[in-house]
Formats: sequence, structure tokens, C-alpha cells
Amino acid sequence: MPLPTPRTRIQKKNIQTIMDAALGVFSQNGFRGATLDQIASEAGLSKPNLLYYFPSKVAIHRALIAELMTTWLDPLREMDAQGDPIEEILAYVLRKLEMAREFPRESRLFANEIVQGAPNIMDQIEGELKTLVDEKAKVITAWISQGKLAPVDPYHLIFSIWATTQHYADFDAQIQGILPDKGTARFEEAATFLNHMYRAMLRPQIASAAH
Amino acid sequence: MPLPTPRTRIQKKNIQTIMDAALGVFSQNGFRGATLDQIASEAGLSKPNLLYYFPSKVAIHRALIAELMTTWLDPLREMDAQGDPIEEILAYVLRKLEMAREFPRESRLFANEIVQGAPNIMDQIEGELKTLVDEKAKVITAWISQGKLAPVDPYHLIFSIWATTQHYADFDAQIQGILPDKGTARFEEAATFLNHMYRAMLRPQIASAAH
DNA sequence: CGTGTTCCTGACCAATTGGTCAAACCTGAG
DNA sequence: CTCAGGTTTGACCAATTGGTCAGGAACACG
Repeated sequence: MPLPTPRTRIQKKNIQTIMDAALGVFSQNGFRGATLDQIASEAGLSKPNLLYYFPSKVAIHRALIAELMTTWLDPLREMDAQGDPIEEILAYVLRKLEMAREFPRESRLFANEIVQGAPNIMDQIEGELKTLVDEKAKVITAWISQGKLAPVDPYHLIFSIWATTQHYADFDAQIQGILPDKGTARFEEAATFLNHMYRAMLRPQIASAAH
Repeated sequence: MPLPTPRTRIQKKNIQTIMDAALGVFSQNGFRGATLDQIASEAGLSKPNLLYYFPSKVAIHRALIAELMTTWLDPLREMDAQGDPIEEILAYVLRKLEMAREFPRESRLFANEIVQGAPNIMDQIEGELKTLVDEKAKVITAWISQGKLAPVDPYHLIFSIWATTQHYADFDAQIQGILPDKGTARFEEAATFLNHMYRAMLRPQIASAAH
């Protein structure tokens, strides 16, 4: 029985190994496309051994998603209403881009889940996530009404940030197929590009002609 | 044997029915996650009947991808080097957004394929697609050197357009979970937002102070 | 009508799948 | 060393999967 909290160091190690292997397999094949044998093989364990630590395939997936959800939203949480609006948003963009580079598997796991209709995490999207987004949207709206940002829809602004940053993880195969160079330069180029893009669109226009 | 070109009207109709059903199933579950039984059931045909028209599961998938690739790139092809740069790019953005609204299943089919490493279409990405993108990147670069656009990396500009527009199809579940309204307003809002975003970032800055 | 071709199906198959289980194997505290 | 607990595995199972096949049903066309 998989104990709620890992007790022994063996449990800790194996659970970690399994989740790491499962992350790779689920993120590449989606839930239905992934097999326990694949995960077991990737983890260097036997299939019954997997099922000693997790009661079922979905349990592994759920554990992964749960772990991911807690850390995935941190960059957005860090956006500070007290800071300089444009710099705060740009910092958020760059943090998200950094996560796309650092944790592409996590990004793809998420992408797979959402593309398939988010069957397992819709409640968290409509709860935790929506709450956070609503809160930050209010912050952005306040910034706009203070004239510190160009007037844009805060929700779609956030969507565009998710889209443009996660794209570099989720669609990496396509990007690497198109971009001439094959190094990691694409992420640095992306940082420059997104920096320009969001600065340009968020810069408040010259104050209204009337004064 | 599935004849290369559909002959009878029955073939035409059934092949169409199958591909439509397969599009739905593949786009929601990915290739490995989709089953022939599911597709057959969705199409209202028996499984052996599917395999009368297509020799295998991958054949159906290949047919879908092939059909998609031909039309999916049309919006980009239409970008005209002779037109007004900003308007041309914006028209492209809106066409892509329109496709995300009109053909979300096609978008998700594509997304699934790329997220999983584009195993079946990497050659087309590195061939047809790359050629087209290279060509259009040159056009954009020319526009920039004529001072008609702000200087941005043309490749990443195109990536950002793909990301922001397809996001509304691929991640629709998330968007609908977050946005207050549930109608189709999100697409109109997106059009407004993207219009602002790309105009702001592409507008050439005031000519260099020196004159 | 008749008859050759196209279309369709139930029954079947081997391989793979998620999952079980009893028995064997470790491991660490006393 | 011991032995009770945690850990691991080979063998197994029922269900599902992609795919086959022989034959029947529907059609086209003279």
C-alpha cells in the first residue's frame, strides 16, 4: 500500500524514480497513450513494483498533476501589485519562459491534459487557477486605470503570455524543425522578442492630448 | 483495398465519414490514445468496415495529417509581400484566429502531433513548412529594412502568432474554465486583443532622431 | 433479370493492456 | 543472528487492441 507520506528512504527514492519516469512517458504520449510497462521500463522497475507504490495508473498521473499544479502557478503568484507594472509583467513572462526551458516535460504534461479537455483537472482550473487569475486580472486592471499600462484585456494578456512562453516547450519539435540553429539560442532569442513585444504593447500611449 | 482516388459515391461518403470521426477521436486522445473501435463507433460503421476503406490505423491518421497540411498553411501563404506590412500581418493573425475558432479539432490534431515530437510529420516540417516560413521571414525582414515595421525577429514573430491564435483552440478547456462568460465572445475579445498587441509591437518607432 | 463487383459483417486471432497474487527476497532493529 | 516488516518478482488473468477472413448483402449494369 502506498503510504500517504513516504516513510523509508527506499520509498522516497522509488516514488521519485517512478514519478520522474511517468512524467516523461505521460508528457510524450498523453494519459491513454502511456503504458505501465513503458513507465516501468523507463524507471528500471518491474510493473508489479510500480503497483506496489501506486495503486493504479491514474494514481500516478494524479500524483504528477497534483505536484505540478502547486508549483506551476508560482510565477504568476509572484507578480506584485506594488512593483512597477511593466517590469512585473515582463518578469512574469521571463519566469514562464524560463520554466518552459527548464521543465518542458511538465509543460507538455499540462498541455496534453488541457488539449484533451482537462478531464482530470477542470475543478482545479475553475477553482484555484481561476481565483488566482481573477485576482491578478484585478491588479492589472488597477494598473491600467492608473495609466501605467496601455488598456488591454487582462485575461487575454495572461492567455497570450501562457501561449507564447509554453509554445517553446510544447511545440519545441516544430520550432527546432524550422529554426536554422539547433542550440538553445531559441530561448534567448525568444526572451529578446517577448521582451520587445510586451514592452511595446503595454507601454501606455502618450497621455491623452487633452491636459 | 482503398483505391487511391475514391471512385463510387459510397466510397466518397464513407471515407469522408471515417475521416471526420477519426479527426474527432485523434484530436482528443492523440494517436496512441485513439482506438479503431472508438472511431468506428463515432462514424457509425463497423470496425472491419473501417479497415475496408483504410488499410490500418496509421493510414487513417496519415490521411488526416496529409489533408490538414495542405490547407493549414494557406493563411501564411496568402501573406502578400506587396501589401501593407502591418495590415498583411494582422490579416494573417485574424485568419489564423478564425481557423482556431472554425477548426479546433484540426488545430488539436496538429497540436497532439507536435507535442508528441511530430513523429509522423517532421519531414514535412523541415521541408514544406520550413521553406514557406523561411520565405515569409525574408519578406518580413525586407519590410523591416524598409522601416515599415519595428525590428523584430521574423521567426519568433511567426511563432508568437501561431502560439497566440492556436492557443484559443488547443487550450479552450482552460480558457472556458477561467473566462467569466461562456459564449463565443472570447474569440471576439481575442481578435481585439491581438489586434492591439501586434499593432503596438510592429509599429515602427519614430524615425531615428537624426535626419 | 442475371451476374460480376463493390460493400459489409460476425467470428476470430495474436498481442498488449492494466492489474492481481502468492511466494520469495531484503533489510534493519533488537 | 533473527525475524517481522518492507520490498520485489514471475506467473497469471480478463479486457482491450489492431487486424484478418470467409462469406453474405447490396449494388451496378448489360
